[in-house]
Amino acid sequence: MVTIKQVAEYAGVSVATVSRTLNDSGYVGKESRKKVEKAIEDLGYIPNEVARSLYQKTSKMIGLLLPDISNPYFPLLAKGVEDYAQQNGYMVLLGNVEDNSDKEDMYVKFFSQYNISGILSAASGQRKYNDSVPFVLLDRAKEDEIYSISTDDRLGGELAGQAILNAGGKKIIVMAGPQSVSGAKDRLSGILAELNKADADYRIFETDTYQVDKAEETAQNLFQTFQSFDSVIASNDVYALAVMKEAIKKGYRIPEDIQIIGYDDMLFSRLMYPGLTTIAQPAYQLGYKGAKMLVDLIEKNYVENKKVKLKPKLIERDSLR
Amino acid sequence: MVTIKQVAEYAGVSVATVSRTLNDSGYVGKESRKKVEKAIEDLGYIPNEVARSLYQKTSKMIGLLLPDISNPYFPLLAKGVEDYAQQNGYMVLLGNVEDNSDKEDMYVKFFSQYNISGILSAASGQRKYNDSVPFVLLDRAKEDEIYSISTDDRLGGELAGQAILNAGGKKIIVMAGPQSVSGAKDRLSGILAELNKADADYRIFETDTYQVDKAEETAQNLFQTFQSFDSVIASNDVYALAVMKEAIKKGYRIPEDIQIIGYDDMLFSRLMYPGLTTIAQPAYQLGYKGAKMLVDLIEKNYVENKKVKLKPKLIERDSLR
DNA sequence: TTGAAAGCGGTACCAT
DNA sequence: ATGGTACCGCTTTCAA
Repeated sequence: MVTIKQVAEYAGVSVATVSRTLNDSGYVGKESRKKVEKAIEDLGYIPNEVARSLYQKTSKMIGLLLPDISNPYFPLLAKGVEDYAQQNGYMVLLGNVEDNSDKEDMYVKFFSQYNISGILSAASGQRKYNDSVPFVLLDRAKEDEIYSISTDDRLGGELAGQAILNAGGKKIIVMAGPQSVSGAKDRLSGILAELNKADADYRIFETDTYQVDKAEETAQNLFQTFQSFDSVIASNDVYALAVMKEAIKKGYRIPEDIQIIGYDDMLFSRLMYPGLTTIAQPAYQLGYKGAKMLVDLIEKNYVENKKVKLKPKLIERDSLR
Repeated sequence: MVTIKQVAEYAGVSVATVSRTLNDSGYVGKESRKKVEKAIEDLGYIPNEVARSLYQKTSKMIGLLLPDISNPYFPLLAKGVEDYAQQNGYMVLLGNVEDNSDKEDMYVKFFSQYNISGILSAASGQRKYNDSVPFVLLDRAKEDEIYSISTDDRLGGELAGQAILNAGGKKIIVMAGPQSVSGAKDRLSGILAELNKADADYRIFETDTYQVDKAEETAQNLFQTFQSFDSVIASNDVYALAVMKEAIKKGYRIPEDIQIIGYDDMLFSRLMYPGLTTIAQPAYQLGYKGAKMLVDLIEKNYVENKKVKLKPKLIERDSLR
């Protein structure tokens, strides 16, 4: 490993001069600069960020807290984050916290041990963050004074409700996601607002989790609980898929007998047959813009809004009449 | 931020003693230890890993290079890595390299700047790694003397071939993934070995990418290229899904008219209708064991095999007769 | 414009 | 058993 000292010696200047050259700070004579640049080139010098970080008490790393990478929604988020970070010279430290607040604490501690410069969290986040480090909530909004970026789930709910109504839904099952998640709550209220406005006939089916491995069981449950219905508003695409499977298995045609709308717009939603009509969440955008917001905070740039909401969008395919 | 010095003062001992207590190294008197522990407790001291890392020229961070997080296969890998890392006190630094070797180089450089202690890479990896840091190839094996952990794709291919044959495939389309990826090549040769042994009638359909957004187009292409066939061995589940969709759209019944087998076993493969019969890759295991291998390398534990291959497995569902 | 030197927060060697 | 201190690689102040 070549150090700044070696560069200095090779160039015949002091380490201070090398440092100044490196950071474009302070005065550096033309001659010196040239010599230093040559030395760096010749020696293949790469500055050690750890040393820099020790002195500066910060780093070019941001922490990303995710509830569950194996849920196909989050990698999209992560990709957005990663892209922005990478384009701006930041590294992403990953933390999979699984809605486990101990793990979350553990990671936050880890992060601080490594002088991380900011945290982006899509975790449930009951925890209180000491604002020692910039923090942006991703995908989950909260009431209090915290920076956040999320989807307008209320609008998403409205969109879903309208779509079902427009498609002539008469007897509607609405799957309500875990109400502890603010997004699920907002979405439900959006759905109900529309449904009530149209004085539609609906039933609420509570699903207390988004866990992917509960999807099949939940779908079966739904069919046991309700006997006759012609529409379902699923809590997300994975659950929609499970419901579709169960419906087809039971001999219903989609969308003729039962129509279904999902939420998220996952990769497979487009690829399945019939194609799933769904509300697309701008997951990648969310990650990208969240990262931007965080970096702006870190670099003390102006941040217009503490809370930004991105708009979901109806994607029409073939699961609605 | 509370430092070791403050702890030392509070406890009335020297920093050396605090450090020894922290690391259980060297002698520490019972009394001193107690005082130090109290000080740590009272002050809420958390050791700064950056300082430690600067001195030790290593860290508790490992780098993870992925070709594409948005491809649903990799998050599973990542989760395995993350779990093992987390259980053993390591953090993971994420790098999404998109089969772009410039990005890959950039990340490797980043990693070294942060004194990372090892690298796990699922990237295509044309690059030569200087073995300055432990390195394990994930999911992609290579000929040379490098540590790697991957699926036995040759076996996977054989399994797929056998399954199709057992299900009475007569006219078989085999989709050959990008042959630059060693896994795809092995898989193809496994498939062909079985097919040839049975003297089966097959055609090869080349797909030069795994890119998810090419799936639909590729499926349509396949149906244009071949007019009559009764079986498809898809290059992976995403592509299998796309082929199924196209088939159903064209009025074929699955598996009666056309049977399909996939590769990977993704979440949705189970949830779709009909359920996709596929070859499961132990993605999570791969990540987990890869991380274990890397950590063993880092900590200089005994590592039995430089190259380990995990066995894929046939998952029977409903897309085969 | 430049360099010497004092940190940053730890670790570990060497005395005592 | 304990403490003093040099050192890890870099930044920044201060004096020259």
